[in-house]
Amino acid sequence: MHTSCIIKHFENYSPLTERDRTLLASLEKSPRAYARNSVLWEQGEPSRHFYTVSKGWAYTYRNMHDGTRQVLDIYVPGDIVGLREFAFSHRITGLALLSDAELCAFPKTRLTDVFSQSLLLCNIFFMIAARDQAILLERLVNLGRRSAREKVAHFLVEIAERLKKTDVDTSGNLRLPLPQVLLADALGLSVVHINRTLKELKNDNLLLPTNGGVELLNIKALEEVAGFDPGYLEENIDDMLDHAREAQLRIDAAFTNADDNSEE
Amino acid sequence: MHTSCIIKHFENYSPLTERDRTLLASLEKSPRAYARNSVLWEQGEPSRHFYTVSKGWAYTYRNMHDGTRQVLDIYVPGDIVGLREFAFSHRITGLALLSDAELCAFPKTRLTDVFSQSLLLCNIFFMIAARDQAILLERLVNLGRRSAREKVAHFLVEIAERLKKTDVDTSGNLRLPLPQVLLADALGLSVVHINRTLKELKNDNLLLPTNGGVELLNIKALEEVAGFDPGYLEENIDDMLDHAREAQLRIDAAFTNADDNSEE
DNA sequence: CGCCGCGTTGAAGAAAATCAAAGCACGTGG
DNA sequence: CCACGTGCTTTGATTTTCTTCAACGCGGCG
Repeated sequence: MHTSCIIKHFENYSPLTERDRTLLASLEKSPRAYARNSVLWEQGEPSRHFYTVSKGWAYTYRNMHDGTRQVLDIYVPGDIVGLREFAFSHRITGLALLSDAELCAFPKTRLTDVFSQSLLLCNIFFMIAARDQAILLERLVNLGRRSAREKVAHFLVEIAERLKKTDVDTSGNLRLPLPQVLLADALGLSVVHINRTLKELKNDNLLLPTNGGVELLNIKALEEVAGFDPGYLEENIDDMLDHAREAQLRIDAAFTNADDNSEE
Repeated sequence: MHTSCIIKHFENYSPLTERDRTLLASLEKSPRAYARNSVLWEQGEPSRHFYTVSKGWAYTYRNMHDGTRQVLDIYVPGDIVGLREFAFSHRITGLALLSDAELCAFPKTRLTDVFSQSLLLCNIFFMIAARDQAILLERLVNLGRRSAREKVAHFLVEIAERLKKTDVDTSGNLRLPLPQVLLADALGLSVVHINRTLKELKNDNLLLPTNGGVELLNIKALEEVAGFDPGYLEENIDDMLDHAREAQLRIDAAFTNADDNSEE
């Protein structure tokens, strides 16, 4: 069976049964290609689907009344987009692409089906939601209490760290397709200031601004600059998942017993 | 049956069956009182429990290496604290109290049990997690792209809005127990600047800084100042919950059928 | 009384925004 | 192959916003 991107992502958390894998794969059935800079939706539109990212980079944003915007989150392959709109009938942020990309849509109600069929997947989804929150939290700390230099370093390092968990090779230099406007809008700074900050970091041989992106030259040193503590990306969940698997077994057993009895 | 705080909170989302109510009530069994300024935990400590807030105000924070801190979230009665640590073995933020308060601890694994026993509650928990994310998101926008004046107004108005959904009467003036240091650390500003901004808003008759708190005089006008759009607090979830209830019925039916058959 | 936590005020300085103008890479069409 | 436009980046000069430092006020409480 083809190991889809989302399955790989989930198997970071826990080994899956064949049933779980099939169930998950059903969320990544009809990948569709989109071009760089496509806008998949704008804030305010009805939100009936989640998306899984199988190729490329995306970001969510919020347009402000005064014409500025705030970029809220970056998505790389394996990520799930739109989970936070589970409770909302309309998009609370827009979604656009940083590169050519491939995404799969699936209806929100599908998620409830998955919950009802696999307690383990249900728990993993909850963990992903928790992790998403941890990332937002860290971004909040970043915006609230760090200097421009630290902000930039931290933001870049976090993304590099997240890429490590996917298929990407981060041993050499790592090129991130993040234009300077995006950094500005993500970090709440002006483009001009981002530019100057990048120049500074470039002079220190930490990175290299390329056209339409940034190349990281020394991730270790950048982590130093950022005061980066990867704790918020390192889930530790074995206890929880053991518990979930046991509960799943009990459920299955209950069903099987009932069935067995009924077939006697 | 005594209607606990968390049940009231959940019934904002959906009517509950008696079974669901019992299940939920089990999460609010042993309320314990804590004094103002108590620290319930520090970042880095092991995290084995969630807490439900039944009385009083709490907040999470992160201490920075340079001695500053970032306040991340405010909790009022009915809220659940620690959901975002579902995926983490250790606390990623500290928790402290703004007022005398009453909270109930329950082990994280208890949540998985609830998931396994009620699909509806599972969905509602997921919605609460989504809503928590939406709140963090809005706070991010606040820190990234708004002036000090807007930040303060938006922060205060959001909390007022959230209080409306609990038992609190927000028709008259509303006193929030938020000292100026807390506002500063929540909004990424200095205490001095918070002070000046509050003075400004006071001159405009929008609020009144009292000792250790802020009294809101004109919420409508404050919303104006903040450019407040309550969309991110207004879940619309009936479709989703209908779907969950139907799925729950199917599961129950399957069990009952199996049982019936086995008893024939 | 005297101390402590919190709020208030003024003056000076730093960080980042804004304004305005070029520069540079890349693709497109003549 | 070159001219041209467009999107992104770069730079300098100026202004704004917010911070820092330092001091003082003020109510509560042992």
